[in-house]
Amino acid sequence: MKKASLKDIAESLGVSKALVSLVLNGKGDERGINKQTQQRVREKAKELNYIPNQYARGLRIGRTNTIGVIVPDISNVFYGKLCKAIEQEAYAKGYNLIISNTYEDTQKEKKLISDLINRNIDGLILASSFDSKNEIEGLRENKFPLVLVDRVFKDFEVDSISVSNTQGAKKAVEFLYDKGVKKPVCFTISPVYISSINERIQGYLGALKDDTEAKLFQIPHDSIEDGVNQALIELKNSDYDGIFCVNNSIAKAILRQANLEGYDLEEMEIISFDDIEIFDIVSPKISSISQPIYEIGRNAVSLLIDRFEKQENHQIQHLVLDTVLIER
Amino acid sequence: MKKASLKDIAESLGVSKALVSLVLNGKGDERGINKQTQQRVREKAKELNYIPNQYARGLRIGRTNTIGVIVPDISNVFYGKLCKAIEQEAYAKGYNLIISNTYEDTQKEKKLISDLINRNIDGLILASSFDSKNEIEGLRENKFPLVLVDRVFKDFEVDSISVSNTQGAKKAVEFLYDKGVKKPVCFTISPVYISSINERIQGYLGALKDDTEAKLFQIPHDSIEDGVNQALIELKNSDYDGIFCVNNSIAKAILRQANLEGYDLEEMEIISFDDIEIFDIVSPKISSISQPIYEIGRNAVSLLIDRFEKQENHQIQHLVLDTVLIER
DNA sequence: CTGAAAGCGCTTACAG
DNA sequence: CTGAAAGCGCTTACAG
Repeated sequence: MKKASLKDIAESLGVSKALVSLVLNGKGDERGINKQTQQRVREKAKELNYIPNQYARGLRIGRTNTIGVIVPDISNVFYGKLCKAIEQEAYAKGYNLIISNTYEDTQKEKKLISDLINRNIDGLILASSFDSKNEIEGLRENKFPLVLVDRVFKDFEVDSISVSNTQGAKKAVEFLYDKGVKKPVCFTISPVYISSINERIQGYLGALKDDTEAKLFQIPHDSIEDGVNQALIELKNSDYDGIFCVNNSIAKAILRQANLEGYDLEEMEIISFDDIEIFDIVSPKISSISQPIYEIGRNAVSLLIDRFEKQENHQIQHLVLDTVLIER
Repeated sequence: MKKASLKDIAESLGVSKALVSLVLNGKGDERGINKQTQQRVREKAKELNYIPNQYARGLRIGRTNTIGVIVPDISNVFYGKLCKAIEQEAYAKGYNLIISNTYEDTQKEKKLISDLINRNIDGLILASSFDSKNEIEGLRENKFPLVLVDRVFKDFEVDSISVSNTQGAKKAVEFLYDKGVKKPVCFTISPVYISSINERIQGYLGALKDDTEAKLFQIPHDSIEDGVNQALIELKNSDYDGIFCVNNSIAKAILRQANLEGYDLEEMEIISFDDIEIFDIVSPKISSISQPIYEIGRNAVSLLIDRFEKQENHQIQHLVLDTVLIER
């Protein structure tokens, strides 16, 4: 198949490519091009099934109306929904998305970032696995349009959207105490330098009535089931009576392991960061700290587009959204 | 920020753009370019942080190493995992992905397809919501590289990968009978013309011992919870004693509604197409017909790339993979 | 061993 | 009201 080009339309109509381009980009009236000619151009374009080559256009214009999105793992419900929110907002504003996963692999993340920039994305929304802002300091220096979501860096002059993780974790632990829990334990996940995870741990520690009783299980992100199983075994013979999970993956693993191995968790009060649908239908009941996912996604796109449009006049923002306790 | 171009490297080294291009594309030795010169080029490229402009390259070469993926809804676990599988395989082979959701909106699907083609994707992996192959007949005629996944069309000469839905549904119903179910009902989802859904319904009907007792609840895809709730109410006062769900969304809704409304499903034997993790941890127990998601994704990418490479010599394939019954 | 030139398909000053 | 030309950044025959 040979795609029709501007030239094909121009030649078959006996006009110039420039005229065709103008008409098709809606600048016909503004440039005072004959209405009839405009009509003929549009008809011919339709007839030849003309589709503009966005790469030629991008090369010329320097913009591609494409936003890159990098998340740890889109098959994690949280990031799946986040991408959905981003996609809806982007689509409504005429932008396409290129979504990629890092699986917490920082080497892959580096490669993805340069790959995406190669592809001339206009900007990047990033939930980074990097342990420091240094990895992306270059982007900031080059003023590359970037918005950090979910995972942010301290003192980094780049747009960011996160939730009040420390507060949320505190709410969670206080909820456990309210429910009569005496000794709450925290299930966290590696890598712990991730800002969101780290803040939730701080929140847990800060909310403890007696911080000599702090107990953290650090589950490796790439062997959650095993890690959780080990932790549950240890827990069985202890007097810990409440669990705070730093994210939904951990909570799910606890449910599954308890089920598979037949651990009884009915005596255990459990609360998890991230509210996911299945918490409605499982037992034991799991309460949760719900994040405003759609707000995060929407704002990420808005900030990025504001940056495109306002250029130098864009004000860097650090949005921190509130979480909601969902009691079950 | 001004990105470095071939020209920048060439000028600062006093060589031609052509030479730089050759070296950077690994054709230096093949073309017998001085080793030292090659070294200098590579160093300068690194120093200037050179990133090739893929749009210029794509424009010139006519290929972009980008694959488009269109699915109904990436936040549905099945499609989330499918995209993950596709992404892993594509990434390993040096391709990028542009993923989009249709939310079963055929107008949006049309627009997405032309949008993606605008962007010069090399090929498309499509889980279509269209009710007929006519909508994409044009792609086939134009020999646009296309692979259908999950949802396919009869007598359509385009690569496709699906599972044996009819067989799978039969297995499911037979499982219900084996468990002592007398009258199994089928929860299906609109739009029912979707091949995978339709075949599962046919499988259900075909496996019934007494087809005068066929009972289908057709749940609208955009109000699943309500639809399921209505159906469950009707079911409460009936003698149906087994449920076959055509997909995981339905099964999840049944669990949630039963939980919220306090319906007792313990007497009910339930099986669902799609095996999702939460089935391990919910009650009542839900058995499932598991699809080989990773195989589907991997094969989709392989078929597409084979098509790129072999061009006219590529053999159209219709892969139909088997499902596995998971009993709980 | 290396360079000059053409051209991918588009948009945009510039000219008339 | 319309066209000719330049140029975005790249690759690839072609020439020497």
